[in-house]
Amino acid sequence: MQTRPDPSPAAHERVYRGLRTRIMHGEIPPGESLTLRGIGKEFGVSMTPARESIRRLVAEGALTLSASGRVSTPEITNERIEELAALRALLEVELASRALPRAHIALIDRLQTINSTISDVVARHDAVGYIRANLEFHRTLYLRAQAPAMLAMAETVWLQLGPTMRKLYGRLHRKESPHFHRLIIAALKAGDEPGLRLAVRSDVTQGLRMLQT
Amino acid sequence: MQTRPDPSPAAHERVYRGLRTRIMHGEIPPGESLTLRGIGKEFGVSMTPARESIRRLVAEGALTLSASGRVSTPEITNERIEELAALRALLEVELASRALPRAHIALIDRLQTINSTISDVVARHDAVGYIRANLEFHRTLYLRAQAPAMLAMAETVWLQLGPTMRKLYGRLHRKESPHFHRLIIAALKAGDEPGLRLAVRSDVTQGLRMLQT
DNA sequence: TGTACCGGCTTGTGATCACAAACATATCAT
DNA sequence: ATGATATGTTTGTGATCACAAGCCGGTACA
Repeated sequence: MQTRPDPSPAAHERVYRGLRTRIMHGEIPPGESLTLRGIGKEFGVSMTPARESIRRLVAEGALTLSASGRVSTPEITNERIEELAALRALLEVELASRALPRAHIALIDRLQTINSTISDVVARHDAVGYIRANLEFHRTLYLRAQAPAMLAMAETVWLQLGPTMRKLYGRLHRKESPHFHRLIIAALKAGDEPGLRLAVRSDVTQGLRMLQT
Repeated sequence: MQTRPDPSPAAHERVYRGLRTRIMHGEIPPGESLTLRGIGKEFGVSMTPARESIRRLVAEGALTLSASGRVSTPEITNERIEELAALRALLEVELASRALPRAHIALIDRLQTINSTISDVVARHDAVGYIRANLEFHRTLYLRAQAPAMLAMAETVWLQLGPTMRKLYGRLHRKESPHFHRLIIAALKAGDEPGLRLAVRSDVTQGLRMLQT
């Protein structure tokens, strides 16, 4: 038995996962407001698990809580984008650097497969699919770093950027996307750490820079 | 009216803040287990707010949740300490670097005041007071960076290190503590960015390194 | 003496309810 | 017609309860 920790995940866990992936993949636009009863009805549970999952997501920065307790996806300012992009750069460069000595050929193959998936999805103009595949590319690489706390932190940043991601890849038409990914793979193959750091930093920074109005 | 967002903070907020500062200051040893009803009774509330604050703290990594839902302060492994120390180094070096151009003389004065407080507290062998003053030193500096998301992330790391901090400063007898703090202040005065980065990195890494068994 | 089983107790989970605050809409005075 | 006010509805908060799963005794059996 591989991974079967719990045959019936708790209700609040189901709600949490559902909302989290929806937010991270940019399926909810910024500024959208949610209600506990609405979430509960949607997932077929009462208010209690809905509230707990909301609390968790607020704690992770995926949702904001107004003074009166209303929850909504965050409207992101330019300063916040700059900060989050800087955080992505800091964390992901370090993660990639730690993954480098452990990057075997199987990993590189997997990354290339994901990369071709990205090309397909881009040709289909599927924004959500693009975001999902792009995150999978990064996560697959960083998993090799064997640094769970650091990876969790990077995922938190992705989560906070989720609602804006949608807007970003909506206005990105051209298919130049896997360019930096190819640089990353090349650096991995060559064992070139400075090149890898630069490629990751560029890939992370590039997209987010064009969001600043 | 300056800062008066809410005259009566919500119950779950009170419980959350109470537990959070207790954990961050190292007042709870690692491996301690908590119960919802116990927390509720201690803060004079029912299980509901206790559960919400627990969820939030678990989401931030301050508490761990066993498979059966039991909550406890995390037992920290050596790998985890290394990771968290690396995260502190990454984040806090960046924060200090961003604070540098905005560091006026008033800030430096304040840092020096906190530093003398640290000396007092160390002389008194007050572990919790030491941790609190030390964090205040860092937070005061990083507030100047004007990077709230980054600061929040750094505080999350402090939170995760909280229960082990206690153990660390328990076995640190000598009063050599504000040494790196003096280097930080000197670098701030001189406007020496590389020196500042090195000093912060050293200060952050030094203590945590001696925790690895 | 060691080990498995069985009962009672503790603990987390989720639903429901009462309540207060906030929001939206209609109403009225100017 | 415009603005403030009042009212009905929506929404989050917190307490309570029933329930199931886990934990920790003791006891009996090998």
